[in-house]
Amino acid sequence: MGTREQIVEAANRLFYQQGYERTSFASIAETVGISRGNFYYHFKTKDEILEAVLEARLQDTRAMLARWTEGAATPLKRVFRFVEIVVANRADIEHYGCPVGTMTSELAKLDHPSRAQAVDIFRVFRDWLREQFTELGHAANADDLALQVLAFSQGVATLSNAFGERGYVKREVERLKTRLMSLDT
Amino acid sequence: MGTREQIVEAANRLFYQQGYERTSFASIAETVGISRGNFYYHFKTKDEILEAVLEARLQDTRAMLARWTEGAATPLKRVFRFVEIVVANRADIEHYGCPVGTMTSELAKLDHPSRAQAVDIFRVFRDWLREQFTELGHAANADDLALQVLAFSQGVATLSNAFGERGYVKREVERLKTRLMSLDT
DNA sequence: GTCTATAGCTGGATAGAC
DNA sequence: GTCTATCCAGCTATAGAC
Repeated sequence: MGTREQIVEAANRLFYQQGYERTSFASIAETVGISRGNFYYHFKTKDEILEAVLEARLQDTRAMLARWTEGAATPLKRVFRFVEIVVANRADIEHYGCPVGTMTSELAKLDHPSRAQAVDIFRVFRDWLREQFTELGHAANADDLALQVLAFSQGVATLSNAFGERGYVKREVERLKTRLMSLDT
Repeated sequence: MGTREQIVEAANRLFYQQGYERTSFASIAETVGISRGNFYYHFKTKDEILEAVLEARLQDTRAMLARWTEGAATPLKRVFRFVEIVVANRADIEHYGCPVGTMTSELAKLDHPSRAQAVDIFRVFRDWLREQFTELGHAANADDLALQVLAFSQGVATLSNAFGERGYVKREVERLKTRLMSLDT
């Protein structure tokens, strides 16, 4: 893997675990195992790394959703697949929250130029969920349902991160799935 | 108002609007209108200011909930009062997110010693909501319901902050209130 | 492409005069 | 209680050798 990709990967993880503001060039360089000087050959400013990280996350998200679209047979199963992210990643979420939600929140407070790019990741999920609900026969309020599922995952992620209680995420996910099943006609 | 109180008030606002990590002593001192040197007469470290801010928020929260307990006639109306916070504060939330959620998330990433204190604010809301649902006759799952309402407000706050769409918060709040009304026997 | 060295700035924190 | 002056560490960013 090229140095540039290694930098993006390390920055991606550190931004998630420590936050963008907190993460320094030095710590990224140290993680990758290169000097700070070399760093600037690949990225001129910290904002450039952020852009690359957000771009990578966007691509990863699109790829993941494409796999889910192909892999799950019914739209309801696809929505379930989304909802179960918080279960699969619950260990990380307990420590660092949702990568998408915490990043958009931080960039909003910093009034950062890349804020819109971070929100785009939310938008990709929202569009994909809307499609699933449309296929499910709820075209009229598909976007509303998409936002509800997104809000659910954000709420659960925030509280799981705050309280760190065993079983909480799974319990809430099961309840939402039960509610969602009543949408299947 | 004493200088110390002014510092806490300014820090409280800046921590909310910019985040803890981003906010510098200089900016707090400038907001209050004192020198950096004077600052250290009142607080020895940045962590001490954070503790004072969190303590103030905790007191404010308790006081607000006590007013609501007295002011609203029924437990359902009290829960509504809570849910409507996101409507009343929607302008701030669009800009900076929920003060409680974003603070706990940031302190979690920073692995900050005061993280538990920030979570206590969530806990005060949770306990108060649980009491309301208990009074409402749902003692068996009062804590679950409290967490659901909390998660709702966090999810809506995060998405409102991300998308900034007019009408979104009000619409979601109305929907939750409708759902909650079915709990009233 | 990668390194060392270093500039220039801002952060938190201290000392001491008033 | 409030100020000015100052220290030192850490940060982003640059220059130039290899």
